[in-house]
Amino acid sequence: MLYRDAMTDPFDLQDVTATEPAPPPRRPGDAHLDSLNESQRQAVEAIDGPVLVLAGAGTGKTRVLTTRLAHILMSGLARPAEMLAVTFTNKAAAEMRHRVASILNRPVEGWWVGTFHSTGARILRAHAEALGLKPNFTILDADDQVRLLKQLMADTDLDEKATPARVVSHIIQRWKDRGLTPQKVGAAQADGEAADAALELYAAYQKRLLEVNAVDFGDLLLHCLTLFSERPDVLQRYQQQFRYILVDEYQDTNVAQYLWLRLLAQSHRNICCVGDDDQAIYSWRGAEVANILRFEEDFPGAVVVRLERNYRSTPHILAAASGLIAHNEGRLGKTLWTDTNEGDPVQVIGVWDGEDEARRVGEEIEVLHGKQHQLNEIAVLVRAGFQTREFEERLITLGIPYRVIGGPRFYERQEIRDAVAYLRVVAQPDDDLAFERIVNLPKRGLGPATVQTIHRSARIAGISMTQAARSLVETDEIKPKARKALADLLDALDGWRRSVATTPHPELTQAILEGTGYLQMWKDSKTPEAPGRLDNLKELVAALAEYENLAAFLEHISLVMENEESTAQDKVNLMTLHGAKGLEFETVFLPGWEEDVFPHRRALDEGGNAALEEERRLAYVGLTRARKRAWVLFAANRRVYGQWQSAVPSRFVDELPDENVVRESAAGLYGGQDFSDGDAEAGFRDTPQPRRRARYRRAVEPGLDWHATDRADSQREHKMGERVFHQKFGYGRIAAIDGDKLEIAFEKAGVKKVLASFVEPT
DNA sequence: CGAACTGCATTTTTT
DNA sequence: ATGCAGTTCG
Repeated sequence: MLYRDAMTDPFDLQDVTATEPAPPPRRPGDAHLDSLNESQRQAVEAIDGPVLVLAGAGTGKTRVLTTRLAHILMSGLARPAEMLAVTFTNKAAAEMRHRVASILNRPVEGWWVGTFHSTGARILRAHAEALGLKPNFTILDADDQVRLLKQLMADTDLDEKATPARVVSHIIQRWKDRGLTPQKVGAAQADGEAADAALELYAAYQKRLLEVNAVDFGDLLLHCLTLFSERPDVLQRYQQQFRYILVDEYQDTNVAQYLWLRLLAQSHRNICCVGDDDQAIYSWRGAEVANILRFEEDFPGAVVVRLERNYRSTPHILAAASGLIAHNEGRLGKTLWTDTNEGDPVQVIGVWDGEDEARRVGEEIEVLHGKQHQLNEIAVLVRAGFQTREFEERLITLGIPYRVIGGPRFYERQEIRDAVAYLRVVAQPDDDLAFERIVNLPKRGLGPATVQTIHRSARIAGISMTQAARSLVETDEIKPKARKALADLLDALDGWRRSVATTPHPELTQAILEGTGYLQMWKDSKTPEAPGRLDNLKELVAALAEYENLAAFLEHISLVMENEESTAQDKVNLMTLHGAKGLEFETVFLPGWEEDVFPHRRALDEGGNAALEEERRLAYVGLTRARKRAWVLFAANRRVYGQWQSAVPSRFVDELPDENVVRESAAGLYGGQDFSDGDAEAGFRDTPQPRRRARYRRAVEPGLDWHATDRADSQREHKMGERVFHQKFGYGRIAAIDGDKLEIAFEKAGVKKVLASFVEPT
């Protein structure tokens, strides 16, 4: 993926622009400051106390950030271990590492650079016991979370149809984003049917996570908050350690992250947050623009530095973007300027329909390509993923190479997750979720009934499923066939566990994938995706070699979901506006600027004016990705869910300042009002009124004090000769006792070996 | 257990 | 319209 914002450096080209005559070299090591402009330099040199850097699009944010880090290190104000730099993505963290190292001309060891989540994980691993976890806890992804919730819901009388597990999972995540533990979620927060159900499940979910020694992404921060509040000594240790804290993309932080930062920064108060309120586009996943808007209140005496000189876009593009974003209220306000050549105005094009739009964009790309423009430097930025389809089709027809950025990630693919589950089971035998995923994959006759038996037995005895399975294969609880299959699986797993220490992990992985028949399963598969899946598995084995050992790989994989798109080939980039944040291109096409598409109707329905402003910021982000050329397109007709609908140009189109755009449209199409051209077939209906969707009905059921299902008494003493009842085999008397296993002479079924926990006294 | 069928939703996404 | 997921039937 392109991370141009970070990788190419506008200053390399432009720092001779006389704004600041480069002073003669002073102290050695200050050279890194010389190429900065006035405000950038201020941001770098304001080292003590809280600092907010408002970095407009294309103002050299990453450069300031990395120079600041290098500056602190070089001036000897802190040892690397005393610096904490947090980002949102691993890519940004890696970039930061890399660039600081290149400024310093040596790699930096021992500093804390990472994402919020990886940093949280690092802290939690060191203090897992304080939270009732083991240090090798597993980090669940969204898929695992939903799976776990489904299990919990199956155990309760909650209707999964009324409130699907994924909805519940989402609500719980939002609570975690706000730093709310189950105890802290008040009745007021749990508003609505789904939220009601979610609250009922939240505590049970957390409990279950502890039982399986796992955390989800939200927990990586939430548990830290709990840890910090329950163990002031631990908090103090980190507060003292982190002399300098630096935060990237501060406008994207959620409440939990904010609280986390505030706690950590309390002692030294040297926190520098970099962000741009105009580029806050992630409120829907818990980000709070308010965090950045409130910074000066939160950190009294804060220095605020504005980076307003734009090194990326032409004046026209910049002015168009600025004019648009000026329609938002509640901004901190920045005035971006540039002294580059005027360039072309933004092209605003009205077309007949989506097909026309794609055709038009395709034509322009052909023209640019003909003029030797790099396809890599061209991007089509859409509001929603499905919108790329029309452009793909067109580009295929034209034979123009393209790539779609933001597809499913490598580590999210089914086959990769399966393989990783195998590795988890081998490396961490108590990993129940991984065990469940692979126990019958490929099919080995261990169906839902068997799995349920293992599950039940494990929960009753309070042990892991692997352990429970071990006991069960000694008994008659499971049918002979399944029993054999299970025993074989357990044996095989044990075999691999023994060779973890001796066999190189890529080879071990290969052996596991072969030995379990997992590879064969895909080889036998006739689905069209099968060959690709096998390739991916090969790639996984190859990727493994880059890690020291299996454990290191597993730690990495849960946090790092990088999607290595080779950017080497010259291709047009198709992606969502969200996906384009932080990137830049010479030419940017922005199609689909129509009401209900962009701004998206759904966003408006749900979030009202705040959502509209966020959509506008998204438009701003889109425009400011462009260095030289920006095209805005809208169609008069659009097929929505298979139905043709007339479309009204986006209000954002009208908000672009006339001085900076050139408007062009097919006859009678532009203007947003006069769409009727007499063509009956295309008769435009009235603008559809945004239908206010009924929010979820509120189920007022006070006193619905509900708690997790009680579990059967786990340990009970059994005596020889005692008469007992077993679900499957009926009544019988205990003939022998062997630890947790009993031999029972059943009245009907004969003598069977069963688990003690499965029988009850009569 | 697999194939076919039905119903349903369909913005954005990182860790 | 379409695709996907969950369910049901053979």
